[in-house]
Amino acid sequence: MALKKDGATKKVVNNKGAWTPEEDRNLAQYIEIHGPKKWETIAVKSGLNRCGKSCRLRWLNYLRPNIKRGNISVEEEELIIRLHKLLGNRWSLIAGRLPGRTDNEIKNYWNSHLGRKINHKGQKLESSSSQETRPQKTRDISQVNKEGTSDSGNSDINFDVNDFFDI
DNA sequence: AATGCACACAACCGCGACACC
DNA sequence: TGGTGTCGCGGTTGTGTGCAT
Repeated sequence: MALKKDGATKKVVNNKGAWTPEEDRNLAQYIEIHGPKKWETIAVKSGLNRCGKSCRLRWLNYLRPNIKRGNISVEEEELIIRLHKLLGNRWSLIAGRLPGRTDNEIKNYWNSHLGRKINHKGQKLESSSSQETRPQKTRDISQVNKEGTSDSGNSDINFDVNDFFDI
């Protein structure tokens, strides 16, 4: 499981699995100085034995400033459901309407909470908050947050959504 | 107290789109 | 204009944790 054929990962990348705090630090530090561009370069120059893709994912979903993690509010949940009705599985677009949320988080949330809920309860907006069965386990690495905007660059259909939802 | 199951979340993979040369 | 490299997205898998038995 070492050779990848993907364009971005055709080099052998030896490091896989969960990120360590040290790797996070290195990545965040490098991006703070050079900015989040040229992920392949970042991967190499930051000294991480990871592919650019992995670095990008880690940054976007975890290290980026102003990321909100956990505790999805009822309002957010309802918005996700409505947006999903409108857009389907366009997670990045949905995330673009939820400042501080990432597409991966929303996708996970949908798959584990909302999809099930809707399937089981017949398309109803139950808005019973995120903790339907068990308390939310929040891992607290989210305090890297500072400030910024969620700029997923997915503004291409903004007007549609705004018009539709009057956001 | 031990074990198995279900859930939540992080991370990986493959593919298409886009940018640059 | 075509080729190559990079980026971004969505789907899927892996792993840790808590709960039920």
